[in-house]
Amino acid sequence: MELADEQGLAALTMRALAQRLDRKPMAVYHHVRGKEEILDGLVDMVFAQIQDPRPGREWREEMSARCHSARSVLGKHPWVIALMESRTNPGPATIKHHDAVIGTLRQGGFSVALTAHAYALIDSYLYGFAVQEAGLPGEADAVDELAEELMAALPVEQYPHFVELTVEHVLQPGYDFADEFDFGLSLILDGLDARLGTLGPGTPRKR
Amino acid sequence: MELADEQGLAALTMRALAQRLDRKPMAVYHHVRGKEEILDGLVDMVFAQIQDPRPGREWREEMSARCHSARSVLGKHPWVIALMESRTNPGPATIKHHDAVIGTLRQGGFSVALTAHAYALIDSYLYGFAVQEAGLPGEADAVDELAEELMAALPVEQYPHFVELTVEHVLQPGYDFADEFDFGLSLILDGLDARLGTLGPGTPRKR
DNA sequence: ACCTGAACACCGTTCAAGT
DNA sequence: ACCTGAACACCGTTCAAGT
Repeated sequence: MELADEQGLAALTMRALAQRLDRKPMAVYHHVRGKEEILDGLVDMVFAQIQDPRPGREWREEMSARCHSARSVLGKHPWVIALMESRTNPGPATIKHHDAVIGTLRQGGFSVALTAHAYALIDSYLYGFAVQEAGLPGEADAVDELAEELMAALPVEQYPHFVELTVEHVLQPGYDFADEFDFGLSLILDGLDARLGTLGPGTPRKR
Repeated sequence: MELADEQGLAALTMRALAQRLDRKPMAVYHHVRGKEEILDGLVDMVFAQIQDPRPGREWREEMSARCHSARSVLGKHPWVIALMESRTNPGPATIKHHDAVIGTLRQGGFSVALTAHAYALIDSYLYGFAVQEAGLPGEADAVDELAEELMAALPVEQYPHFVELTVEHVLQPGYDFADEFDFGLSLILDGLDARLGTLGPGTPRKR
């Protein structure tokens, strides 16, 4: 995880890992079946860092805190997104976390069907936001640089809306893409709250 | 693109590409600076396949159609998500598409700030949904198999909510994760529609 | 202009061998 | 139980050489 955080996923090779541990490459295989097992383990370690919501408490607060926690964790380990895309082997921390999220929604009054909807929606937003953030440079200054570089090379008259948004908004002093997160999260939680009243009336609502 | 679609991104090597083109590996370098340039080009080719929304038309219909088109395209080329995470070099088709989306929102009455919010939200949902779908097997039958395999190995009593959702919903005959897409998309577009009335009153609303 | 062979510095992993 | 060296079949890419 240190290797991936510091130098990217490509720098995490069996040989580099061994060197970090002051061992020869083949020593690693005595503790792990292969690289796939390491990658599966990494994903689970990341999920273990996300704050679990607490079933039984007010669902909106719990989910909001969980999503902010998840975003912060994914921001620290952006390489995990690329791993999730290809992994089908959830570890114990991953399943425990999923269980806590599902439980929080169910006990918040969500029907089984609405829970499935909500879960797909919330996590899609979370992962997708992480994808977009990962595609940006880490420093806010570097984003400005990148945007200016792009604008300089661009046939400006061909993309008027793109240019307007970039110049009049993204390149303005106070702008930070990370701030966009709250808008979307609030909108989603508001929408779920509204659907909670109208959908799945069979399930009693505990709040 | 054919190589990546058929056998995954890992199968797209310079050597395999050359073989597909009936050339020796080094011949490829006469047409392309390196592998990075190929990957940048692939991302742009995928964006080129997504239906651009038409600025000036009813924004909700345009965005809905655009999102369904994007989802279908991302479903055909799931490897593109892993590429987007690491690429900062948007191609012409990518910028053209972004411009069309931004233009459709702006002319639909969105202020610049609300457009930025909406864009981040919608695309996060799109990419994140694609990440989750990519992590699932292609065939619906295979999802059931995977879920059943997982359930068999799981300490069931430890994850009651996870088990409930899986057994009572996901493993039910008619369930297909792909169907979750419309729920989230509608919720998001509804929410944006509501914010359109209350936020950014400085910009006149053309509809 | 377009292609090639040989080579370099890397990968993950197998296998037989050491302590 | 834990580690190692040598080897194999791969990578992306440079460089000098061909037509």
